[in-house]
Amino acid sequence: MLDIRLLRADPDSAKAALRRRGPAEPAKVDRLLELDARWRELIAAAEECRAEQNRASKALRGAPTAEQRSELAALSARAKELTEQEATVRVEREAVLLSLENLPAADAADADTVIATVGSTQQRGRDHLDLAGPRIDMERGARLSGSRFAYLRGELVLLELALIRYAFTTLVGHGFEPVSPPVLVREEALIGTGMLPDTEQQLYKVPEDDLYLVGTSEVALASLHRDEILDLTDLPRRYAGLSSCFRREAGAAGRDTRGIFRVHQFDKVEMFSFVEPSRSVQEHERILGIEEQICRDLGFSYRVVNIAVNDLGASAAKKYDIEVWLPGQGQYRELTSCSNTTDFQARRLDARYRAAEGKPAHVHTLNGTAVTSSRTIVALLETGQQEDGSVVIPEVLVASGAPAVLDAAV
RNA sequence: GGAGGGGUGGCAGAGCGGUUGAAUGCACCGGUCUUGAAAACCGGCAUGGGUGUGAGCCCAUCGCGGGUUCGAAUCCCGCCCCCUCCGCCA
Repeated sequence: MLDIRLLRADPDSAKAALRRRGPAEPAKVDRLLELDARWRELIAAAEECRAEQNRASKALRGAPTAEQRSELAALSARAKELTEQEATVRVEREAVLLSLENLPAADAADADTVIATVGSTQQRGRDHLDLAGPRIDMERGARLSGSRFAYLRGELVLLELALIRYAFTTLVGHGFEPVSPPVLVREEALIGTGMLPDTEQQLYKVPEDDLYLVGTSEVALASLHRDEILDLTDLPRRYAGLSSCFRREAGAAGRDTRGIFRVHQFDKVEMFSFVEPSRSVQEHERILGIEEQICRDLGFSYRVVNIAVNDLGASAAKKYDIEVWLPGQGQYRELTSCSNTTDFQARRLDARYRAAEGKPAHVHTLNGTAVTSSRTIVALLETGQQEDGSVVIPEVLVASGAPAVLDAAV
């Protein structure tokens, strides 16, 4: 959610920033300010009426006379009417405010821009499904749950556990507190993170209980400090969440149908930071740095992409993706992603901190992927593959309990 | 799932239809006193919104949303959450 005060004070800058997201966006600002102006008139009138009512009510002691009573009743009725009008406009105003996407950062890219490349793109080979063989069981996964569901089996499960273990060891070293959150959440949590109304079609719903399955633990982690005011000394707060993630992949039919590159359910370790506003830019770089470190630890060739403004999603002001070189596909593919959502989520969640001076202010929030049981494993298989079809596993994972080598599939 | 009890300021805890945004205590921040500290005493100490250059003024908020009433923290209804007991269960 954007800061209405900012929009009032300088609508043109906001409109210019939003225009980068799409031609229709700036008009929403005008619409909002129009509603806001009307709302302010109505709230002032309603409050004045209530003030009058309060004055009259306080002036008397005990029960009013019949005459007083009818005067008070008239005031009360008028206040109620004005409040109803005010509420109608307020609801509309809030809906528009909620529909506005975050202002892109000045240095968010106009078009996807590669800002760093590490490793080579020479490697070619088999794809992850070939290499995994029966250790990725798509057929039975589909029989159980439908397409895009897979069983991981045997050594791949140990590999996943090692990957998670390695990720937590790394992140704890960087000051992140491990969290294992609920994955079924209320609608508010999704509105709070900007997933709703933005990515509705991507979410699984459980209407019977009015809950949603999260698409990422970002949702649960962001809500950790919902409606809270943190002390300045509490910041930064960094969390590493482990959770299953659920995505409907509606509209992706036919895309990436082979293997576990794009599945409806996977596990992920996610980073999430709450920071002072002045620190979010450097925190974003820090999170990107950790993602890069993980890629290097795992022996990946990758590149870092500054994501185009029109591809940011509602809540991000700026986003980096890391694309990993997949020898089986002969191309770079998205592996991780990290976003600076500035105060956009914090405002929706009402997550604040108490600055040294002045009023509580909204924090900034950021998120980034550490590892996943889908794409990270795909990359490990394809990158570590040998001539004979066996796969060498990186030392850091072996140290966390992974097999040193996965035998060639039979 | 069934039966009870309960949600009040950072915490504890009064109030249960009329200057109650809310007693009191603790915590916290100033000040007096003290060589310093403690104690004692004095003062301050919620959040959001509207309005104003500003001091300020006004409105709202006692889990959330409705309702009754001239007036609700207090009465009624719905929802959420917590606790106790029973049942069920990984």
